[in-house]
Amino acid sequence: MLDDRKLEVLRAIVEDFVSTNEPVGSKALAERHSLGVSPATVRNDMAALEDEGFITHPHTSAGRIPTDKGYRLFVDRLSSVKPLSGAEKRAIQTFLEGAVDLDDVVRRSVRLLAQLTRQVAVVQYPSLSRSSVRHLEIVHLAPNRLLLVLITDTGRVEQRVLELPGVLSDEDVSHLRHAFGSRLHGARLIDAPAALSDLPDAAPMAIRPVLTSVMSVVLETLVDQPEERIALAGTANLTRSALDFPNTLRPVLEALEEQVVLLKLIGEVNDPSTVHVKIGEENSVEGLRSTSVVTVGYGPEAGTYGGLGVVGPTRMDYAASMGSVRAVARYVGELLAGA
Amino acid sequence: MLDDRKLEVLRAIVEDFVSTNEPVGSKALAERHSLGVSPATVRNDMAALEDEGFITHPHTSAGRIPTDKGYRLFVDRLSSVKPLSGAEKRAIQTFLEGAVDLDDVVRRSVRLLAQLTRQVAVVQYPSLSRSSVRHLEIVHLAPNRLLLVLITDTGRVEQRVLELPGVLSDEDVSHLRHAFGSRLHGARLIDAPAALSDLPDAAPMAIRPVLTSVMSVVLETLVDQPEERIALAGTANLTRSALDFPNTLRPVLEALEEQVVLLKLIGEVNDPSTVHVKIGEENSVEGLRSTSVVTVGYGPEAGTYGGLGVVGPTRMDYAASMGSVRAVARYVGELLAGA
DNA sequence: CTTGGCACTCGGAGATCGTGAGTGCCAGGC
DNA sequence: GCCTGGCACTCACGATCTCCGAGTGCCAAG
Repeated sequence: MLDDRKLEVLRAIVEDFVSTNEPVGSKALAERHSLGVSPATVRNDMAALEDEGFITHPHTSAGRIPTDKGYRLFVDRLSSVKPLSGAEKRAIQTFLEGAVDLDDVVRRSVRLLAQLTRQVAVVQYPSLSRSSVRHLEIVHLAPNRLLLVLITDTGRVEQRVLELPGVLSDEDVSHLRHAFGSRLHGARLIDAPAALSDLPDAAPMAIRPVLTSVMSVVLETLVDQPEERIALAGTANLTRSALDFPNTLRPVLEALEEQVVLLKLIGEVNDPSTVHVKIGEENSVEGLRSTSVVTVGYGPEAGTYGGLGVVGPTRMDYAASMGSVRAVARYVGELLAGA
Repeated sequence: MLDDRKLEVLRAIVEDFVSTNEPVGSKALAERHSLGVSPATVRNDMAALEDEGFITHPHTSAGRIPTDKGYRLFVDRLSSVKPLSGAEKRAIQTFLEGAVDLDDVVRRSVRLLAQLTRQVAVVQYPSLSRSSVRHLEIVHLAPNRLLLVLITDTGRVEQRVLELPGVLSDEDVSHLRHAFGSRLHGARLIDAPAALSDLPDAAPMAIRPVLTSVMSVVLETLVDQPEERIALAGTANLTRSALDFPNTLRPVLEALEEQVVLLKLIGEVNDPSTVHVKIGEENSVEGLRSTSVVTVGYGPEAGTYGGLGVVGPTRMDYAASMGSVRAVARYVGELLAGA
């Protein structure tokens, strides 16, 4: 059904269309690529590819353009992730190594990724629940007020102010501090409920009520509803492909402003260790049906920290985008794991 | 030179053009607005206004559109800030009062402002240097490592990890904590250098070196180079006025991605208590020469906390935008001052 | 299965043209 | 002196038309 040459023709169509943004015809294709066959033969192959739904016509007397299904086949079987050039690798390194803290790492990464791919870049902050506790500080702001400061292994710092139902003494607080600290230090936040389960029983009777209430607040805010953060850059790149988004720029921008949507994009990955591609209609997000999304997880063990990726027109250079996304994810993962 | 009726004609032109986005002609104008004169007279006035540079022709047989100078006159003399409707005020209140912390306040404000004005909204986080210290906590992470946590009166929380040149004991740290705490509590950050000036002399000889080094780091990161933060929302609204930004959407998006640029926009205000408008070419930022920017300061005393505003096409409803910007600034100011 | 030939299709670029909104100017009227 | 109606003029815009050529599908021969 689809012999090697037909696949080769599909590849050529995708590559040409990606670089020129114009429907590609049989003649031009036979010339530009050394397929060793005549335009007529190419036409026959094209007709077959069209029957199978991999390419389509904008109109009768125009060349062919790939469909989402065509891009899918291209990505799955016809292209391999393009490794970065030495210059690009060096650029990543010099650009990222200047970062002073987590915020800086994330901001630099997202800008870098946007520049490398010339697309919209998205980087998720290291997810709280999958991080582990480097330090947990409890500060007694006022008799009935506590400040919790959590520092994770990735350098993320979160704080919450708690209003207590009752009043605590300084000794109570230092007891709390020790009780939480000893149990959570080094633990992953996702394991926090288990690590803290024996806490109420081990504590002095007097502070048990307030302790359980503190515990529930801590678990709720840090584990059940952890605040996910996202950085975005390169939205201006959407206008570069103005031709790709004739009237659809609006919904794309709208979708990109929704944190929830972005998290969904990055989170919807089965195996976070490999680069993932969602093409056009494959996207579950309404507004992004005209785009493709390339994502990957990052962290010491395949996406343990979070995810990152790019959003661009379906007509994108998948090989290069996948390469950049993978490379940046690796560097960021190493950087944060080593921090 | 410019009698009342000419001004009235200019107002009518601006209002019509803003609402229709089409060049407005003498006949339509004389009909729609009860000027009490004939189209011919209006034409004469238009010619005069054009001579003065307030309006212009796209081409010979088209109506007139305001120039930047025309909008300027309109804003300065012909329009007054439009107070919000009761419904809008209620919307602001209910939308903002649900906020749980500063981050939430800022995020909600910026989205609210974008929705109200249907434009791009920008909100600066309360500036550190102009805030005062509610609490300063020093945590002894490791013998040679300190964590500083600063909570300001606006609820902003900043933290820094300091690597010390030498080793400190717990007593040293608690001495530090007290020394900084007593001097800075309630002080504005901008006054911190003065408040801390006697510190080295008052401290025990032994820890003076490390103390001065801590001090210099604190002052540098919190006062000299305070981290300003900005929230942005509603970029999708730029596409609504696609006609206004034919090919210029690109530079606008690019400009909006630069924190520095946004800070400049918001900071460039002489008197932060009144609503400020920059129209088209008046903008110092290259990429925003095709837009207008409406800004105002917020805080208990006229912009002591920071600024906020909107960015949109020069063809915008200035009265309404100014009203929304002012209203949101007031609510946010009150909210943060009361927190 | 490939290839050259060939008739056919049809979008897009130009060219043409009529229309009408809008203008500037002028002479007469309040 | 200013307003007004009249009038000739301009010119962008949309509709219509034509032409061109890239590209196609099909077929018969290699």
